[in-house]
Amino acid sequence: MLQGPVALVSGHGNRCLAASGRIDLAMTTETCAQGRAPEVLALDPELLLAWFDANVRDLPWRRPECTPWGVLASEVMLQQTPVARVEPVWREWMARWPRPSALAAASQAEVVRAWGKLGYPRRALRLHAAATAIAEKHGDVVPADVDTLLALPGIGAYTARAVAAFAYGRRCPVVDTNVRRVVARAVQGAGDAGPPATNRDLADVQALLPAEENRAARYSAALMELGQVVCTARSPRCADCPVVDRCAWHRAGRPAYQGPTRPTQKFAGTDRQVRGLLLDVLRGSSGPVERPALDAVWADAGQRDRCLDSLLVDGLIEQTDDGRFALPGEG
DNA sequence: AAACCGTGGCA
DNA sequence: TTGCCAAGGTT
Repeated sequence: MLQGPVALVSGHGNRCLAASGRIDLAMTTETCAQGRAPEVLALDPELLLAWFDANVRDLPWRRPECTPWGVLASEVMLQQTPVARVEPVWREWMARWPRPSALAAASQAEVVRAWGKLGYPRRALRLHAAATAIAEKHGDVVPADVDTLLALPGIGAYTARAVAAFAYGRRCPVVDTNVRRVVARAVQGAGDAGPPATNRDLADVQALLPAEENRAARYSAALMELGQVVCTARSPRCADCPVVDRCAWHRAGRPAYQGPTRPTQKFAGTDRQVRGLLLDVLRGSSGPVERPALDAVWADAGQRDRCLDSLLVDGLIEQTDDGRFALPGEG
């Protein structure tokens, strides 16, 4: 087991303690906030934390030198986007904009272009807006309080708690799709999680958290990590699972998921694809482009115009006085 | 609540 | 090849 300041969320090290203003007390004996129902024990903190210590991936936003701003940026980039695609972009962003105020000083065009092809580019504008709010209203310091984080653009129930827990070592339920799946299986014995229900999901995970604050934060990271690398959606690697013997789903013979199936989102032919193609033209251009350059990316003029308009409404593109199109702020 | 919002890898 | 999936948020 790790000891002392190292025994924090995925090795955040001294920053967590310093930033959260806490004294590094010795690890307390194992305690659980709620009762000791057998289902709760399935995700026993002792087992999960030992597994996490031995298997944690060395991701850059988990390193001791990573700031809360780095954690926040990583969490926004990771929304619906795989780690492998985020990592190089995150490194560029941190080198270029090491503090919220640095990002705030950049133009929206720079930010959208630097976002590259991570997808859902509105996240880039929201992160830029969040950085501006942090710089102007919070002294360039990422808030540690969940409710304050929730008030920032692009920061929802998951991201706010992820930042509080992973950047500041706070004890709060961090519920993403991985955690929902792990709890559904290990605790509830279902093959997968049902439709999201934020308040209930938060309460379910809250009940699992160890009492001690930094231990709870590390537990949250462990729960997510387990879902990402072992208790995966398609082919769970139960042989590598630290709680396989306690898992309700495994003990029940891994029954198939019974609940409602989530309708799969289309992409080909949708406005999302067309918007992506249009924006890609502007990302690849150093300045405003003529209308014909955009017309070339999609044959259906009606859909094209609708998408162009929605991009304007979203503030992802702007129209210059002479009728050309550009990323916001570079017209 | 449900639909919408990008992109690419993988089985 | 096609469908599923990936650290969600907003409306």
